[in-house]
Amino acid sequence: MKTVIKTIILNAAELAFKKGLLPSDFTPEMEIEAPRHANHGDFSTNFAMVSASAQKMAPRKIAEIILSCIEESFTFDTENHNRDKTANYTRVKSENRIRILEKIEIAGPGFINFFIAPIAWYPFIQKIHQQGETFGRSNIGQGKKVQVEFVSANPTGPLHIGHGRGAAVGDAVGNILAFSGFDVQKEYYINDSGRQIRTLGRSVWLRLCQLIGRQIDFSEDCYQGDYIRDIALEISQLIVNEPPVKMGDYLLTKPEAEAVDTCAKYAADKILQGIKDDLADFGVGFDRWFSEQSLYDSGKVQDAIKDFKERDVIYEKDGALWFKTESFGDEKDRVVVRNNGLTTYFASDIAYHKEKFDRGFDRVIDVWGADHHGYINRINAAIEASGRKKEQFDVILVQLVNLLRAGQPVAMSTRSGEFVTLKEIVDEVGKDAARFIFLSRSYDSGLDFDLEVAKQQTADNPVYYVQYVHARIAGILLKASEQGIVMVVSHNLELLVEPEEIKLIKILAAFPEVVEKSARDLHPHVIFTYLVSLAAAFHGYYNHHKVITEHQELTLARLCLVSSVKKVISNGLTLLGVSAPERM
RNA sequence: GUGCUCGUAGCCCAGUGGAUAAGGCGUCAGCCUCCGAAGCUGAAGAUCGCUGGUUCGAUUCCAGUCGGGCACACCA
Repeated sequence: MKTVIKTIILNAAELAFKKGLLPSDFTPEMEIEAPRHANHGDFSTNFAMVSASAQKMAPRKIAEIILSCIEESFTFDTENHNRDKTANYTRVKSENRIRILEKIEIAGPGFINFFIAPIAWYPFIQKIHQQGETFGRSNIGQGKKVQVEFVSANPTGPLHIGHGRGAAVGDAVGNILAFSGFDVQKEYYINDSGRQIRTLGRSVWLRLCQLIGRQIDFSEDCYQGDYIRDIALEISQLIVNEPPVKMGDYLLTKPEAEAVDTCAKYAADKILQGIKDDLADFGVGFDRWFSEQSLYDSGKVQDAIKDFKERDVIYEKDGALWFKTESFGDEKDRVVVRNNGLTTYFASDIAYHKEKFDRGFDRVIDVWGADHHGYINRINAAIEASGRKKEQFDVILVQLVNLLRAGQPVAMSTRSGEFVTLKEIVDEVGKDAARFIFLSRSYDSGLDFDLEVAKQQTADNPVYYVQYVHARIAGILLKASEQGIVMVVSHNLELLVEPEEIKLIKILAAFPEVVEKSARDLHPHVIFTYLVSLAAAFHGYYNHHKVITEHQELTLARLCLVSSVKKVISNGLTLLGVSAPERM
């Protein structure tokens, strides 16, 4: 509908110029928006204000000219406006045509306000029924390959609540982009190399030694969580070799380094499997699990370093290799190979991001915890240095979750073992409620997640407010069918004249624009805010009007309306990874 | 100290150049002989941290300032 309005304005401006009413055919960057207040119309444009300087005229004067040109020349119809064409009105004067504009007026400093006739909104209901679960889909992505990498937690412990927020955000962003015409791949980067894995191996090994009665101090820099003990116990009980022998005893015969290595590998695999299971329970699936170690095994880290040397962005100083990140906007240069010959984590990250683009992605999105923000410039530098554009890379910084229990902060540390796992949260409050809480507000803000509140107030959680709409409508449709009413797309939608009905349809019609905004901004919470407003509009309608009435045609029209609400609620919730239940 | 980020009603938070700043929680007053009250209607509650600047217009952009969070390794 916005594009229709825009076309109307541009055509009016063109006509005004041709008639000599406007001195310039300059077309400014205008905004077309739905005003906050209903008495400012359905859409409003600042066209007159933003073109005032170019036209050297007062905004209100320009607005009057535009207004007269619109009213003088055009009659608009809606017959063909259910396609994405911009020219979806005809320039005819036939009296039979439906006027979509009820009123246009000039207000305030020069706003042109458009009031859309109710009849112009009805086709959206038909459109929703025709398109079903594809309503809201667009092609702004034009099939471009985009990778969304998220969670990517080290396999050194179970996922906690912070990972949950990242998982919910990454998954939803992927869904929204896919719905908007991008070719999306979701990926998890496994940090299965480096010191943390060695620490993991040592932690398990020490626990294992304790199990068999050795007096060993459990080092403070090891992982303290109980899950380490569980894994150690598991390993000790494994039966290996011929003749059969317990793994615990077997490892004791080996050099410590080898034993630690075996523990590390077993524990990492075990924990990673747990992570996969927890994410699956959370409704999050990945297209690919990418191993950091594989970058070393395949030589890609060395290749990347070699490539950068050839590009002359790496130099040697103090026995280490430095990448000139400062010349790409970072505050100082960074080490990629230490003077002891070991590569840094940054080196594999350079190789990894190079690898991403080499795989053919036009665009790469990383979802990180906000505590990694200092890393952005570095990766940007790596991407630019390898010949890609900065614009092809986005980082979504997800602010931290403050976990509380009845208002008191809960210590969260993988190392100390003091944390509440994602699994525990999902088990307690449910997948839908957890995802809702994570997506209900912008990831730019920190989030307080109070376990007691989430548990106790389950029924008050606004996700149920939205899901309830879906279930309520399902109930209505069920009752209608029990009464033998067959749902068809009504030909008498103009029976929907109540203000609450028109308001509902307007909100439904805006869904595609909302999805598009969400995709452009990479902000899933926009969808949620929308769903809440749609739910509120529906609940208000429901409490004022009966859907199933004695008047059969009216009943059909209303069934048509509410079932389209149901479809849009479902589409929106699906994008957020939240289920749309028929019953609750 | 430097950098990033966030300061919007008692609490949580949306809006990010436009006309009367949107919700929720909590408080108060109402609504079920009627398609699910996990709902609805109404009331009270905000000089959008502060000070300047840019603009026809600033909660929104810029500078400064105060306050919260985070990051500042040849760690990952």
